[in-house]
Amino acid sequence: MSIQAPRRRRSTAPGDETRERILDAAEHLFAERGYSNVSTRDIAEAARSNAAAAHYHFGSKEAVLEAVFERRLAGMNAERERLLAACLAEADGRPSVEAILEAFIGPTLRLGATEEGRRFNLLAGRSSTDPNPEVRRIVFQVYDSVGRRFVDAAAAACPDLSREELFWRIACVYGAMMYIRADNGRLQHLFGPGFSLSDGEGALKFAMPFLTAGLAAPPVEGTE
Amino acid sequence: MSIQAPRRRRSTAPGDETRERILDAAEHLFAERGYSNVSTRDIAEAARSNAAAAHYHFGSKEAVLEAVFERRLAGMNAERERLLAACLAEADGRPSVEAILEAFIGPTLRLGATEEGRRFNLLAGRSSTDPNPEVRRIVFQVYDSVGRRFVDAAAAACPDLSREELFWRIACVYGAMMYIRADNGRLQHLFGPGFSLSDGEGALKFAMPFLTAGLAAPPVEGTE
DNA sequence: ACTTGCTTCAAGCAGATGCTTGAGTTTAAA
DNA sequence: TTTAAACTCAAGCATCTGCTTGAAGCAAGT
Repeated sequence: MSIQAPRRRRSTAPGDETRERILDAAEHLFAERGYSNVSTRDIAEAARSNAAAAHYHFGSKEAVLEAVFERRLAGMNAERERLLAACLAEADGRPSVEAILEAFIGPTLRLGATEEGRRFNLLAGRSSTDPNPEVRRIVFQVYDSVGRRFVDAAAAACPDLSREELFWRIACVYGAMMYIRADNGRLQHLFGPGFSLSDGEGALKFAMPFLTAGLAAPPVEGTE
Repeated sequence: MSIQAPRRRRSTAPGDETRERILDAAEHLFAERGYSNVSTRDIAEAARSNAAAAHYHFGSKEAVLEAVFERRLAGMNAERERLLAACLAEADGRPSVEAILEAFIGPTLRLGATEEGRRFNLLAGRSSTDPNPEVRRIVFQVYDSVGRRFVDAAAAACPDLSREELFWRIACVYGAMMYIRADNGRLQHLFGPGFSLSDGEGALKFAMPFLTAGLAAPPVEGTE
């Protein structure tokens, strides 16, 4: 018997502020420590609130994570889908690899320009390989639609690739993108200070061309 | 006051078998659920042993994970370092991009040929973005030496790249490799059954050329 | 036989976990 | 000013957590 979604009814319900503070605190902590290493008490404390408040507003810890994702992604995923659709329409069904990569990856890498954007990227990157079933469920759900459109657009941009080769190339693109967002600090450790995966500009300038080159390379099959 | 390293003294101590069973069970469970979502009791049960046995043999849960990594990596990392050194020596200081990628990534992707290798790859991939400080500490430590040699070899293979551009390209290589190993099932979800990141052969055939093309592409800086 | 040291185990400790409860406070509409 | 809903909170429940304890089992060395 949990409360599902009370949401606002008055113009500015007092609870909205608490709700937002809980989301902020949860996003911060989940990004920093990972879903499984954060308790609802940690969130309550960071939000200067009570452990029961999160359950009142969201129903469960899992639902808090879901709300964190939805708050940041609802708008951005819609934009990405729009950009991808535009690529396909404009280019008469054969978009350029650059254009679709820019449409899919650009918006997320540009999040790195703000502090809270970097924090969400960290959360998203780390969640992408989180084995916790609750996290997986949310990640699958929240990226499903835009993911499908990206695969379709990539297939249209690379008509010479077999389905299998497309699968592997997209895996590389996804992997690079997620690793950059997750920024675990290991590469800084190897390269020394002055290099950071959280630098959105660097990612756009240097990682995008790498991925474009890889995705646009001639197919392996049939070239030998 | 924990026992550090009792190890064998008799030719075949009875405890060695328990020790191995604990490592097997821990590897299995850590890979499947992630370090934070596995308790020492879970491990003991899966190893048909007692919760205290793991602490007796290893000292802590963290040390169990460390032992799991070391068991699989001691040999393989030495081989990778040897292969990388050979690349540099043979080619007179200017190895090919293919050769160093094969030396660094090949051995890990070929692990995908066996069931237990796939399991370890899953663990390694997932651990690479695990925010838990204990996991991070171990991952950093266990890949530090081979990671440095790979960076050096890549720098030698790509002398035209600035340090910054090399940083970003290696990030993409790392990311792709880790994502493939971590195999969270999301791409299968998008592509349908019949495609799996755990297929080591596919990875070698299709992902390697992608990464080679990206790493060997002309530099961004100074080309415009 | 018997000491010795390695190994296993059931039981337990102190603290943390997700979530619930029931009593209270605040708010805006009636 | 009353009323009812929205909201907050301290306390508590049942369970799980990593780790420890002390007693027992075991195989070799004497």
